[in-house]
Amino acid sequence: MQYHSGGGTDGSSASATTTTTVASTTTPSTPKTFVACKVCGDKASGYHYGVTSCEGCKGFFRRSIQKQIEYRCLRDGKCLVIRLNRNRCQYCRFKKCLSVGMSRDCSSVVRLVLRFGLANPMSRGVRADCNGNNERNPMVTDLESCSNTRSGCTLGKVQFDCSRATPCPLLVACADVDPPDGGVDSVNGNPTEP
Amino acid sequence: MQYHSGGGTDGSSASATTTTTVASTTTPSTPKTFVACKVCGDKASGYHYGVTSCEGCKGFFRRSIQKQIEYRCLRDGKCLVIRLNRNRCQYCRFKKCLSVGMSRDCSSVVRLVLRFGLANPMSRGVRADCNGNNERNPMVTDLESCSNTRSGCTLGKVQFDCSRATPCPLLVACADVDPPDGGVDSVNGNPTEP
DNA sequence: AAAGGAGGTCACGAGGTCAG
DNA sequence: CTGACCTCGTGACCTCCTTT
Ligand SMILES: [Zn+2]
Ligand SMILES: [Zn+2]
Ligand SMILES: [Zn+2]
Ligand SMILES: [Zn+2]
Repeated sequence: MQYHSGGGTDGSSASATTTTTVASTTTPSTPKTFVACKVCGDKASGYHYGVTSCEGCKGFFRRSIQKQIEYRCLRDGKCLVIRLNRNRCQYCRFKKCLSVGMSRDCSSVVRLVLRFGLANPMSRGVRADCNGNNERNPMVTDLESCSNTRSGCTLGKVQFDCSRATPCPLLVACADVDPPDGGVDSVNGNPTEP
Repeated sequence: MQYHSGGGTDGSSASATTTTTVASTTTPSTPKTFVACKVCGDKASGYHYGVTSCEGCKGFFRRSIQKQIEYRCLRDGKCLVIRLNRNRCQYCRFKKCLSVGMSRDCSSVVRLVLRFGLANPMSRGVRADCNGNNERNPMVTDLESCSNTRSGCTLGKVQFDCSRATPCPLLVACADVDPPDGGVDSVNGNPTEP
């Protein structure tokens, strides 16, 4: 997804003539080409860190994992994260990023596989993210070659270090994820705790 | 949290490579690049809290919303707020701040204006969202008539060259758009008194 | 070649500072 | 309290790289 635009259409407001299509059906929300960021609801710019997100949340998450800053909420840790106030609380924004499935080196497929195991339909379904929402996934084909052991995780050619000494950030991220629909948390004997 | 201001008002190259009409950005006999604060008329230093304003009004507004001070007018509540006497009545100054649209979360109003166009009510309606009411993201629709890129900004048919230009000529242009006086608050009767 | 995501860039503005 | 000045997080855009 790219939204460069570049100026093409001009007719400010009420663009004159053809196309337009207006809001079409009555649907009060999401007109058409609008894809919402899973973190704040702003317009998403693509698939970043495993989640459909906007440029802002993408950049914020990148910065957060680069320099390992420790955020802290000045309130109750339950701040609402929406476009208009997403910058109010970094702690809650980052928490939201993790909760929707953002992670550094893993695609959502990896996350799902690690969480549910290869055998779980949830993983194969690949069409769903941690919240059970449909989502396109580019790494479907690699699924078959994925393995997850206690010492490390491998997905295709990518290998992740999940040694106990340094828990894979991926697992940490998954730890906070709200139990997906079924609440299935079986996981395939995967070390989720320290 | 945001910071900086660097040379905010640097003016400099205001080259406006316009396409179609609107040759130079008007201002045939303007001192230079003086942009007035919408609250007091002093020289604005940027877009603060959703409004083109000066450092003084910016700081004043910040302080006002931080510690929720209750101001009170010693007169009739209709003091004129201009640079020379803006410190005479805090009540009326704050009231003016609100009336011109200052709000804590409106920093992105510019983007919306750029997206929807100055004439589109959507751009003005944004202020309603700042109170958390209309959380639904307004940045939908296909009114992509405006774009703002680093190399150039487009507003309707006018194109500005804002590459490395500080500040972006388009932002400066936006400054004079909103009717400086009454009417502004029409949208949602939003700005009330303190 | 085309697509698209990770990471870098840097103007911009929120919030802090502290003489005045 | 005020406001000129400062710091540095933010996000739209860019480049580079990997995958189709
Ligand atoms: Zn977002
Ligand atoms: Zn919070
Ligand atoms: Zn002012
Ligand atoms: Zn007064």
